[in-house]
Amino acid sequence: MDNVRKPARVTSFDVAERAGVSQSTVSRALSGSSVISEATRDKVLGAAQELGYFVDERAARLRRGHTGTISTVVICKPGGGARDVNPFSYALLGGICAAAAERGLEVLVSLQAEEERLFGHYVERGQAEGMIVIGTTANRTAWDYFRKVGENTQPVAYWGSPLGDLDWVSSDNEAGARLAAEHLVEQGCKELIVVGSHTSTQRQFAERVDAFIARAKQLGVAASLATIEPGGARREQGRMATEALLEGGESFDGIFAVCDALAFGVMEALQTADLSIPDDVKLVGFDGIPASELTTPPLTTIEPDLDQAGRLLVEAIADGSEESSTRRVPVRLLVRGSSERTGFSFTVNSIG
Amino acid sequence: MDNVRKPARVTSFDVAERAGVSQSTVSRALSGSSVISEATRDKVLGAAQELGYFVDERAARLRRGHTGTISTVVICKPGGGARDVNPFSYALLGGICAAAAERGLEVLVSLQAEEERLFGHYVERGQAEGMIVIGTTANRTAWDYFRKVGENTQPVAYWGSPLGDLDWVSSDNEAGARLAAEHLVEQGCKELIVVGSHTSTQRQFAERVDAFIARAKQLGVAASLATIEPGGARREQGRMATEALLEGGESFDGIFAVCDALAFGVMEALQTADLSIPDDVKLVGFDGIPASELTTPPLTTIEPDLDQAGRLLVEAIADGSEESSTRRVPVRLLVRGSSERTGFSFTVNSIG
DNA sequence: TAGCGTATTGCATAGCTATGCATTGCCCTT
DNA sequence: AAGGGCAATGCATAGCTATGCAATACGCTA
Repeated sequence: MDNVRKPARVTSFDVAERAGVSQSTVSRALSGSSVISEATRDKVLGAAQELGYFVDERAARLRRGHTGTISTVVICKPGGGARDVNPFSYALLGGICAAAAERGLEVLVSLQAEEERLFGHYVERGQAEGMIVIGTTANRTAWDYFRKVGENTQPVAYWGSPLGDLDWVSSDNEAGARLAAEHLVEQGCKELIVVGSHTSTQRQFAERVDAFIARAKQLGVAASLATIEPGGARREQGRMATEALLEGGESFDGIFAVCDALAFGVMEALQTADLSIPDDVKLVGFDGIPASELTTPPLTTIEPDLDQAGRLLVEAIADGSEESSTRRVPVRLLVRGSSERTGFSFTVNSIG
Repeated sequence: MDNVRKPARVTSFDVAERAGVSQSTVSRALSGSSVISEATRDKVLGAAQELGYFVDERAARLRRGHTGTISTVVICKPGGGARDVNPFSYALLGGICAAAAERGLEVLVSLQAEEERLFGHYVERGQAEGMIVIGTTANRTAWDYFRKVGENTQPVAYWGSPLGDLDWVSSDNEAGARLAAEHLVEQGCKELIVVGSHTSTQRQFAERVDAFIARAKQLGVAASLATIEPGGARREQGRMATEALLEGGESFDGIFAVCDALAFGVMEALQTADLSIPDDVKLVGFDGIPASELTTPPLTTIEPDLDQAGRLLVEAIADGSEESSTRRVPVRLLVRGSSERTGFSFTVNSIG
């Protein structure tokens, strides 16, 4: 009556009738309970098969009291839509989906920008066990919102380093930055630049900057920061920072860009200025997004293990670890043409 | 008793008690029913607020008989995991999420490869209204499976052109291929090559190939097909097809690659052979993935409107159009450095 | 004042499953 | 043969909401 197109769902009662048992027996047989005899189980399975029966997850979850679902929110830039999502976020999303599938969990995905009313109360509404929040850290409104959600005892796991004392997972920024420094020094660089920022809203970048400069100093090479304009980390900003650097007349022979998107802009600016990569300047990025392989020359970069990242994030929700857990995903150095010109590429893993 | 950490959910009965009304009044007030008086509605809203009440979607959906959710399955290559997903699929996923959000629908995402047991029965289990299937068409097993699902009266919408008479949405392949042909001819090309394939499992490619060759012929320019090796459309395959072309001694001055990933391989092979793009050979891709902007030179490509694509796919499920609907997403030509060297880039829209 | 229409609200139930507890039937022991 | 123990199954209910229908209250007309 509500809706004509519903073809009258087959229920466990129908299966029970057909198999000549009670509904509770059907439920137990199908869920693999060990108290059911083989003969009965076969009967039930047969009847279910014949009737095309499937458990109604809505009812099962209502009864069980849990959802078997994780909600993943990708925070977008306030203005931009789906088109504006960093490829890294998508890659990470892939890792999350894979990890969830491994554990038999479903993943609910939503892209969210500025609309406060869109920020879902998935957990409160019984749609998910918890939320994983990834995406740009530049959208302050969104992060503040989810921080509040997380503090209200909702299970929330973040990618990156938000403000506050919440569960979060990130790349091993320090190990990665050290690998970058070591590699550039090994390649003979004497004057290093790190393109990035050092603000509280982009703590991941700050970690990379600090570790890079420290390690370079340790190795006896000077390194200084070229700060990008605030608000996201896109190619545009890498380009502008590098142009400023060139105009400033600073001298350098190696650059570490704290993310690949920035590195693309650095590359653009250097090439526009007729500087050769890697002959005049060697360049290393961070994130290992697929596109990094496509530039000319291909970009040397630090690649986090995204499968592991997905697993840690899912774990943080599924296992509901009480102590605020902060975990680092191992990274590796992918050496490509932007930092050496032998045409021979290789990999260096971080420890752990 | 089942689980300790559940903090005793606030129900609509609690709100009712607090507001001094019945549970049904709470339900109606919260769902915006017009029969409720303003005064009562305010009372209820206030009580709900104070108690931190949220509707339990599991129960609501069980009662309503629908889910408000669309399941999106991204088909992966049998071997590869999340890391192997074409960036285009992710971009499309973004469009789907945006379109679903517009209509107040949730999106359940799963990456699926070979494991038959993983192919979810989301619809049968009452988890979703229908399924959107995207991803590689090279995974025959998966496509066959979902085709069967779709034929069994399940609402399934596909991206691309699967076998059988099912609902599907794709780029306007013919318009895009024509734009490519026209552009290359305008740029002065006299001998054209299209890198792609013409098999039944990659019907989208076949459409592009045919339309490109036909339009070129119409414009008085010869065009022939360089077939890639079967099984997916990755960079590798574009490279190999181009190498074969070069070894064969064929002469050409313009190439249309039926997808960007292939174009990247074409570019690689051409550059390895010391051919200049666009001076010696002009190159156009298809799909408009973000990475296409990063090559050197940047890749001219045909970009489908992904927001529109998402909307059409979601529409196919949400509106449950009875007639098997096949729809084309408009495309536009993004002119970049790989097809002309003025350093000036522009856009041409397809009609409609 | 009685009667009636309308605006609000409450009552009762369906939607489907999982599971605690009671029950049944059977075999084995003494 | 009687009693006890165990394996297998059934009964009854909770989980929370949305909604058809009944009931109430109120205002207005005659």
